[in-house]
Order: sequence, then structure tokens, then C-alpha cells
Amino acid sequence: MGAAMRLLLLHVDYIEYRAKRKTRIAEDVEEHRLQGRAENALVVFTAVERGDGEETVHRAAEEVLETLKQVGAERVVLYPYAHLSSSLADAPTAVEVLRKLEAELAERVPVMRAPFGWYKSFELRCKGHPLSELSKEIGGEEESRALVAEKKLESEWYVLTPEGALVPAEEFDFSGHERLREVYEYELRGTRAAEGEPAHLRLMKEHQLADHEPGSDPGNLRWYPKGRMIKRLLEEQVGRVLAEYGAMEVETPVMYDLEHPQLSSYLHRFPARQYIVLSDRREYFLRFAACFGQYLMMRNMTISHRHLPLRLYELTRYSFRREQSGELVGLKRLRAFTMPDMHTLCGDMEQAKEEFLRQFELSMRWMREVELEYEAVVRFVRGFYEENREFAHTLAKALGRPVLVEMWSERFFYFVMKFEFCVVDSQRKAATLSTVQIDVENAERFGIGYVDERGERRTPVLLHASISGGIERNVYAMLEQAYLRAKRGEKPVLPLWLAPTQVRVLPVSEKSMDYALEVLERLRGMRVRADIDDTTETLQKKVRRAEKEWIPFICVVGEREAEEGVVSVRLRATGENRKMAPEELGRMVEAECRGKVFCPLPLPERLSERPGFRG
RNA sequence: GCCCCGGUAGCUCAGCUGGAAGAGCGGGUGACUUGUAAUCACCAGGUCGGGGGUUCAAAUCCCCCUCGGGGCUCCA
Repeated sequence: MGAAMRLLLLHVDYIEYRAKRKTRIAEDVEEHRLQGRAENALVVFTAVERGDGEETVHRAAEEVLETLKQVGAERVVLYPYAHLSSSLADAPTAVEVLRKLEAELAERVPVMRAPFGWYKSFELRCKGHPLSELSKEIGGEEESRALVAEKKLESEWYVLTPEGALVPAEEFDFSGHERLREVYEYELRGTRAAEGEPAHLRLMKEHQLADHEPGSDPGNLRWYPKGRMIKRLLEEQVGRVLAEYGAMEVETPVMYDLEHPQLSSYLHRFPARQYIVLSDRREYFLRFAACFGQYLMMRNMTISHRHLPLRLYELTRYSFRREQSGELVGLKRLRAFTMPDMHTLCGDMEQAKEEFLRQFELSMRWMREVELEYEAVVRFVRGFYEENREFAHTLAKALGRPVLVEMWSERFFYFVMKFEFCVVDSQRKAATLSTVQIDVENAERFGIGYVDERGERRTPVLLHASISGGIERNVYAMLEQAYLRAKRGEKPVLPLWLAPTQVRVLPVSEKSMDYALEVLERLRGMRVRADIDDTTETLQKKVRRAEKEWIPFICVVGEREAEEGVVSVRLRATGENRKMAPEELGRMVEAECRGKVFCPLPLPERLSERPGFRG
């Protein structure tokens, strides 16, 4: 995004200008401003860009004053100069910004401002010393208010125990809570020198789940059938969890007008970079979450207190964030990712807290379903914590183990508290999955309201929730966890309900093929993803191939099994071999996947008919 | 985005100080008919990431771009 004020600073012996003729957007000015002359001045050619606001003005003033002092100029000449930018603000805004800048400078030095929107002639003589020509760019979204504020943001770390003790993190005994310690250290010190690449990169390719797409922008991946299936199941399952919780699914556009009044003010509180798309002459940004679409929907909804808490959710495929290129990592950090984004309207803070707790528990359920080990981080604005100690304690109690707490001295963001569930990967780095925030700002900003019992219009408290967090990041987390498991000497696995192949049938030789196909047939009516290795490889090779695919149940069938009408099952979880009827195995799989969504095999049943998406 | 490291066959990689592009896996064909982590033989695969430069000669040296990774920064 362009939001930056562009300045060209010239230290001149003199400058003279004369307004000649109005343009369409000319500013009405007093007669004396129409021409001017100044000596030993710092001329500030200025282009105001879209998104520039008070913070930019303030910082521009600081820059100008600093340069003035450095070069020893006596006065400032503010000179509107549109040609410095290709992303100009509209004229009224530009004039307003220039006036503010003039006013702020005028408090400290003599200022002359050339009129905006006139054709002017000018003449100047630049001094030509090393600092006499400078160009500056003030702002840019990375310097947005939220970010600048965050730099000054002070935070303190604690651990809150299920017993309700709030211990400064420094003093907490982390023994028995090593993962929590790792999250804490990661939060405190940020990244650390990692040994090589994160493990999931290799795994996502080896298992033919996903890969980079060099033909796209970095951070936009391609998904192969097995990966797409896993992703789809995660998407559907989280949708199911949310539906059971009472959320209503909606769908909203992926792009929004960059100049929409509320949206642009929200953008400035959210430092993520945006993709910009052009349609005719207008610019749109691609959404980084479903917030806007749902705000704009809620703002037009008819809502009474009887409808609260009111929950909308959307699965965003995709949310776009133009992360800095150096920040992208495999499935962990993407520029296009999928996320269930739910917003809950609550009548008041009491109700918001109740829902927050329910969503905290929903997230716990999610982490259980994807079988991930995680730690909780809860972040508060200190004042909010002080008023809600008992509530904070409830969270640690619900989790049943200590949680890491960050306490901010002031509120710089739109929320007063949030929690995050974090995983720790093979590089001992943490990543956030589930998260919920209590937003006290955006309902008002977007004009979202409801009517209370007395018929009065009130502003609700808004909860932002992503119960699973990024879907791709869930896959990252599962692969990383599988890797860590393998490193400990255990067999790496995915949750059974997500295994692309749950059961593989291996005929001992072609002589057993008919029976093997019969076994497959008997499993087909059940909710089981079963396939068959019908290649002419040796049995050993087939077993090896199945093991490398982490297939949970490998059925060997030969003449002996055919006679008894059973299969010899190699169970990955325990390593044991067991004979059973195909139907018994099918029921086992179904039982273990109860409550989870199901979809059929994402590839041809016969391995001989299956293409390789990769070597 | 900045700094550092890397890109050789579909995949994983070898290729020393510049001197005729290699292996294993995967793929194809044939043989073997197999009892729980790699059967054998043969064959086909390469503008050595892209572009420019230096040189008699570049996968190899230099520059630019691109993609991936690490660090900074940032984050679902």
C-alpha cells in the first residue's frame, strides 16, 4: 500500500513562486499567498498519499525540523508537489494534511506554504552542499499507528497456574512444563538460530501433500490430492464444530475498496501488508481475514438483544497477507491461507466473557481432534486483567495446566484480551493456531448495533475467533509433531480421520489378487478409505511403501487369509499383527473416527493407476 | 523488505583449483510369483533456476533477476 507522505527537501539560497492559474482542485487562499519569496529556506516539496493522517503529519514535521536544524536553514517553505507520488490522496484530504503540517511546523519555525492546486511558476537556487537535497518517505503501513505504538509497548510476562497463582515468568519453575518454557523463551527472545529447515517442508513434499508453486507469488502453494483432502477434512470438521456451537456460516467478498472510510481506518490499525488489485481505476485490497465482510454484513442486520450472542463465521479461502518475503515459511507462514473466521456479537462484557470461555473450550476440543500438543498464551491489557482476575483464573482451570500470560501496560490494539494456542516445532519455534480476541473498538467503528430490552440502540462487544487457526498451519503442526515423534523413536502418524489411506490391502502375489479385491469390496460400503497395492512388487517392497506413507492399517492377504476369509492386519499404532475379518477392521476405523467428517479416497484405489505428483 | 546461504534428470544428491554432465530412487519394458521396510536386467529422462558478462573454453568465475531456506523484522 502506498500510505506514505513523500517529501523532497532542498536547502536553497532563495525560492520564488507565483500562482498563475487555478486547476479544478485549487484551494481557496488569501491574496498574499499567491506569490512569495524566501531566503535561506528549506523547501519541502510534498506529496500527500492515500492514508496519510495525523501520525504521518507529526512524523513529517519531526523530519523536516531535524533537517532544518542540520542544514541551518531559517525557515520552511511547504510546496505541494503531486509529482512525487503515483498514489495521491484526494485533494481535500491533501489540503487538510498540508494545513496541519503547516500548523505544526509554525509552532517552531517560520513557515510559508504555497497554495494547493494552482499552476505556479517558481525559481530557486539550491545550495548544493551534501545535505542540500534529500528525499524522504514518511509512513508506509509498516509504520502504522499500531506498529509504532507496539514498539513502545511495554509488556510483562507471568505464568498463571490452574490454582490461580500469577507468578512472574522469571520466577516460575518450568520443570515439567518444558514446552511452555520454550514458548516463553520464543516469545521473549523471538527466533533463534535454527539448524536447517523446518521438518514439515520435506514431509509435505514427500507425502505429496503440497508444494511451492514457483509460477505464483511466493507463499501461494499448490495442493496435491492427498493434501487437498486433508485440508478439506479440516475445513469441514471445523465448520461442523462451529455449526454445533451455533455459528451461522456466511460468505463475503475477498476484496474491498481501499478508500472505504471504515475499512481504511481499520487497515491502519492492522499492520499486515495487503495485496492490491486494480479494477478499472479503483484499487481494492484482498482481505486478510473475514472481518470486513462480516462487519459490513452485521452493520445492516436487524439485531435485538434476543439474538445475542450472535455468531457469524466464514471459512476464508483465502485470507491474503503480503508478508515480507523473508518471513514466509512452508506451510507455517503463507501469503494466501485458509482460516475459519468467526465473529460473535455480545450484549455486554459479561456475555463476552462467557462466550470467550466457551470458545476457549471449543479450541481445546479442536486441538484434541487434531491430536496436537499445545500451550496456551493469554494476553491482557493490565487494567482489564485487574478487573477480571477471577475470569483469567477460569481459563487456566479449564486448561488444567499453567498458561503463559502477557500483560500490556496500555491498550494499543483493538482488543483488551486474547488467548492463543501455540505449538512448538522441530526448530523449537512456536506458532499460533487457535486464537480469540475481545474487541472493544470495531463494533463502534463499523456502526454495528443492537436494540436492548428498553428499545435503545447499543453497541455490542465483538469477539474475533479462529477456532482452528490457519488450516495450512494445522497441517504444518501435525507434520512437525509427527517428525518430533519419529525423532523420539515412535512411529510418525496423522490422526486416523485425516489419513489419506486408512487401510491398504497388500496381496502377497498376483495369485491372491482376487481375494484382495474382494476384501476391498467388503470395505467399500463402510466409511473407510481403503486402497490396494496391485503392483507386481515383492511383498516386502509393498510393506515398505505403505509404512513410508504412514498408513495406519496394512492388510496382508494371501492364500492363508483367503481360506479363512480374514486379513492379517499390521497395526501402525502398536506394531502388532492381528488376524480379523475385513468388516471388523472397518468397524474399528469407523469407531475411531466417530464424530469426524469423512470423505472418500482422494486417489485411484489401485496403486498401479495412481500418478505420482512428485518423484 | 534488508543481510547471509542455496537451486545440477520427476525426486534426493555427486561433479576437486574452468577442459566431453553422473549415481541412487522414481518412470517405461521384460524376467521373477513373491508372507510383513528396498528382486534382477535393460531403456528413456538434463537450455546444470533465468538472463547478461569474463574466457580459446563456464554447471564451475563476475553481475542482474527469480525461487527456496536461515537471520533481522513480523505473524493465523
